[in-house]
Amino acid sequence: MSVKYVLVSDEEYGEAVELPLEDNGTLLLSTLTAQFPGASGLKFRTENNVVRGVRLADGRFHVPDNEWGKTPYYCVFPKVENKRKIDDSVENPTAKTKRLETKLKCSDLVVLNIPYTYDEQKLKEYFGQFGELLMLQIKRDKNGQSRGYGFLRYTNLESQVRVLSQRHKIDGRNCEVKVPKSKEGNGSELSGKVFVGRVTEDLTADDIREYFSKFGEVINVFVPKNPFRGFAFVTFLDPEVAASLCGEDHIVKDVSVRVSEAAPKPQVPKNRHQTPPPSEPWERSNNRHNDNYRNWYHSQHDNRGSVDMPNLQSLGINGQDSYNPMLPLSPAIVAAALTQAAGWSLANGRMMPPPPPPNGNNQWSQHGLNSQRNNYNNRKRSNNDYNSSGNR
DNA sequence: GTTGAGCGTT
Repeated sequence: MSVKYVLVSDEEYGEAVELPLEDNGTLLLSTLTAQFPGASGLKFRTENNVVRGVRLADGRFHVPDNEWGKTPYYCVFPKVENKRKIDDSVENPTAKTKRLETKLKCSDLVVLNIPYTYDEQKLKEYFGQFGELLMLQIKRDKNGQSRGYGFLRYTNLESQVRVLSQRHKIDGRNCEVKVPKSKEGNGSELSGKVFVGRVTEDLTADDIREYFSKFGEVINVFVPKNPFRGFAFVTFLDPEVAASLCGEDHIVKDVSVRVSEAAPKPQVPKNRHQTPPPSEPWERSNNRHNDNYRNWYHSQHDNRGSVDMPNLQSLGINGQDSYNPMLPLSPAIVAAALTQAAGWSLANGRMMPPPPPPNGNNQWSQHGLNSQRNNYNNRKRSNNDYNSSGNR
């Protein structure tokens, strides 16, 4: 099977770049953003001279019948000010009172794997694409040689979230951008993720994404399937959008769903198979605590031991698959969701989804993970490294 | 003089 390509440019009539399609005919969002940092969507002009958007679901662009047109597609870059586009009063009379007063602040971010040939200027050219930089520095040794990593900070959180939500290939190198370890738990980060309860089985991730995109850019929708669990997670680019929706009821395709805060997962000490959940780009940045939930959970599940809860906080996860402690969720739902998170495992140095259920089907509707196969730098060293004594 | 996992005043 030969690789197929689609022509994409950054703007209409811009110079097009060939982007490889996946085997199933979809285009990965990560493939797009690798070439066009910050891009969030794709458009094209139909024969009727109408601009049409390409369906984006779970990190992939889908076109009908996998027939990509020959006319170039071009990128959509989110508007910065599309926080909450529709009038609150239309759908959510209560929303007005819940505007966030707190201005969320950025934190410094580490950039790893910077090419040694890059100086601050060149790096600024790249990271400046995502927003206004407050500072950027490359760490150097005495001789001024780049150490290959550095720090940066944006002026606004959107830029930060955007940068954290995608992969960065700089000069052919995969540069990791993360919240520094030294900064973890400082609370400057906030999740853009909301918990969507009362989801019914006929609601697809697409439906949910389509609906919630009205409020702001949606960077991920997560709907556990098989078995159906009655909830979803929606991650917005803008945490304020997420926050503004919390506590509201929304009608998605005639289904009344409940949006609430996606509280972080609690920590759990005992877990035999404790392995990090996927480091989805959009999951990487945040870290909050929620003792309420932990207490609640334990009150529900003490002495059962049937569900291992992963230590997500130590994993740098911002509350993926988490719950609002105030919600009357059934323990079964909770348990199921926890199982989901705990199910991730490390295989061959790569995060793998939970082992398939007896019926052998893939459980999850989200496959962003599978697109991240380019961890070519993680060959394990030979075991004589174990008693290494810092010789250098 | 080199290099490629990492986490910030040299």
